[in-house]
Amino acid sequence: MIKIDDTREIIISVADRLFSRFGFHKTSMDEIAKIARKAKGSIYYHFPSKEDLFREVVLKEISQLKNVSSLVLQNQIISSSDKLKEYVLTRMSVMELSLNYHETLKADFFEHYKFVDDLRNEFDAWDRTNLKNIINQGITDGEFSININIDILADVLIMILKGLEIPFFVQNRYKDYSTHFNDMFVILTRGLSK
Amino acid sequence: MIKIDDTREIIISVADRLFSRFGFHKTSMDEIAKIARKAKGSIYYHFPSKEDLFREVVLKEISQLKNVSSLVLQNQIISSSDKLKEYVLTRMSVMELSLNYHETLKADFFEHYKFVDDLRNEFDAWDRTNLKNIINQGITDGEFSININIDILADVLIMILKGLEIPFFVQNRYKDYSTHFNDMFVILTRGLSK
Amino acid sequence: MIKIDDTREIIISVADRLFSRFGFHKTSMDEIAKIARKAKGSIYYHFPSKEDLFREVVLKEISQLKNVSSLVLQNQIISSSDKLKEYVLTRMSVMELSLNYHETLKADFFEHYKFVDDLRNEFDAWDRTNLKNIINQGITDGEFSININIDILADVLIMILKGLEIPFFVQNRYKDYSTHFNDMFVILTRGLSK
Amino acid sequence: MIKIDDTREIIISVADRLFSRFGFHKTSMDEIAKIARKAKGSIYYHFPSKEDLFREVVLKEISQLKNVSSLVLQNQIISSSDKLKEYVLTRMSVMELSLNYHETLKADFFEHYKFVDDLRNEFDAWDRTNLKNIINQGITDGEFSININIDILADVLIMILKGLEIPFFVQNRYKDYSTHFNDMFVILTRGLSK
DNA sequence: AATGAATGAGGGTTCATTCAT
DNA sequence: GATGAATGAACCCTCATTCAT
Repeated sequence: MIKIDDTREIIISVADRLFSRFGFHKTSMDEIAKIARKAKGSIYYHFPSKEDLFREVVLKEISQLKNVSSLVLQNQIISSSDKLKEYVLTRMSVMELSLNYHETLKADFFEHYKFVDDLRNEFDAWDRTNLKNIINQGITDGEFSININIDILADVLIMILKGLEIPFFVQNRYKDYSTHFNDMFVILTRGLSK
Repeated sequence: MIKIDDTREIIISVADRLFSRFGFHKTSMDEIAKIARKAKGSIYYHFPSKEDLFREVVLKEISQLKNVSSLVLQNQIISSSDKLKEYVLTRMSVMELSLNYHETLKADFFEHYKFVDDLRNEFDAWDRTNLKNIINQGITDGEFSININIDILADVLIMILKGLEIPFFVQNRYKDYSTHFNDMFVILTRGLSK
Repeated sequence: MIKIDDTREIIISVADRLFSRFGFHKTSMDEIAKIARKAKGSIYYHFPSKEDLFREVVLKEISQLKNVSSLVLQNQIISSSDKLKEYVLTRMSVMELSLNYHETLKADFFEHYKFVDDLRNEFDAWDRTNLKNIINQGITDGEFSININIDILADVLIMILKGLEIPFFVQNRYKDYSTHFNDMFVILTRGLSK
Repeated sequence: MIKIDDTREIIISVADRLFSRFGFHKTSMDEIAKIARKAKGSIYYHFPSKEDLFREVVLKEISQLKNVSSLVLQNQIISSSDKLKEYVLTRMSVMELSLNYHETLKADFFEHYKFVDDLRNEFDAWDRTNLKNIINQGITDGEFSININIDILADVLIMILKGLEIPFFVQNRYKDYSTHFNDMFVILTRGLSK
């Protein structure tokens, strides 16, 4: 019975599908309207512009990304070493499904659409905080040695993870590469644990 | 005196500059023609389409990328360990200047322009062969231990390097990240040398 | 306590402000509704169309224009010569504040919105009658000579006054031109008084 | 045989007709294209924007306005008094045919299209110079007295003439008013000649 | 070998008006 | 009386490509 925001949801849903499939530029408002069986004007009633519609779609995905990742972070039982691995794996596998987040990874976006940049920077900061927290907790608990500068390790880890997002998700090599993922993790953290 | 292909070269040169500056999509044939002081029709006389013109431009850059990298590979004197590092550093620093290669890294290209995919795959294979050769030479020379599976290390190394191309070049973080680059190299190859 | 027509008045008031500030075309029903904190549908409940709403607003201003001018006309004491001058000056200065009347002066209105034409013609007739009355009264009182055809002078005077409305009010040159205004008056009525 | 600028001329001609008939806003590029039997893109090949096309059309008319008026100015035989009258009459009657110049008179233009303002200001300056020249020549020749401040008279004259442009041309009252025009001229210049 | 005029499909956006509730 | 979601026609503009000369 409750039909509030019905149209709005339909539009977001259709836009979600199309943006993730064809990308921001190749998806026209015309097509979204047509597939949603709504008038083009109706889209503009709910969303001020194409960019705003896209932002809405991405916001949803980032929100979900955070929610799932948070579950891992709250786990009090597992060791820091396992938590680090678990966090990264979860992060990557959930991200695989965030089709429109991939779109924001597309580089030519960064040049012209500040709002996307903002969204990503905010998420990146959140991500970085989590990783550093896990590592620092590991040190506090005496689980990680400090033969290696922890800050540097964190920075390198983040740099690599962010780098892998493109080949993994945008270039659809997640499956090809995921076999190497564990190995990489071993190599990177070798010497980390005492 | 010889002016054969003069027009052709002028067009490529202008296109090179514009594509690398504004990207493929934001560069219009109109603008190329105007700056090259040629008629738009002339471009189409020499190049069947905008894509073909772009391909030509990128081919040139990849060719140069290979040439410079080859110099390092041919060095017979330095150790495999140094050669590995040298190769990677050279590859990355030359690539920093390959502005149109960056353009091919932009994700939405891969979805729609097969030729770009082909170009990159061919270069990737060449790259992978070089890295594996260096590592294998290190083993043959008894310089590298085999505590770790060499194939896996090579794959992981390549995976990471390819991943870093986007943040380094497309997102212009080369300078930010290059400070971490040596650290990463140390972490990755820890335990590699005997 | 009495709140009848509350909504109606609010809408007119907001429309008045917006039309006079941004003009008829640049003011959208959306904006009127938003600022009036009413639903767009409510505006259409009270006014059949945007035009009708505008007409209502203008009617109000013309009514005021007449009221103020009437005060001068009723003055029985001053000479016809002074009354003529006073009437014209009052008319112009009150009109300066009739922001939406200015809007009707904008020419492209006349081509398409008959109601505006009607409003203006009705006001013009009223205006003309007043001017002729003053002049004729001056003749009757023996204050004005008849070296010049009175009807012609009245017509010319009206023609000029109407002509000045655009530069004065719509083009905002009231202040620039008002210095010349007295001079013009002297020149026009030279030879009028005995 | 010579077909250079054929299309361009056709477009200008059609635009001229439509702009002068329906006004700038009510004339769409679509309609111009359709009537000119050209693709919409073709219009944009020749003119960067709708505004530019309109400017071209108006420039033509102002140019013609100047040309015709110049003939009067060059007349060395008639008296300054006659020349003044002749100049004003010519100016007004030619202007009657400048349908798109009328369009620029429409007030809401001034708010947003600077180029129109520029065109008009330039023409106004030219016009003012001519009028002052004629009057000054009359003084030099001893034809005009100086019982009245000449500068003031010129300014008032210009103010009135510019004011009449709207009622005359935009509101199509040229014919209604032109009967009064001579009378106005007499009244204004009364006392001017010795 | 070169030109440049012409094309036409497509893109994002605006807005007065309608109507079921 | 009042609402606000929905409409759809219209608008200006872009650009890769074609083709007669």
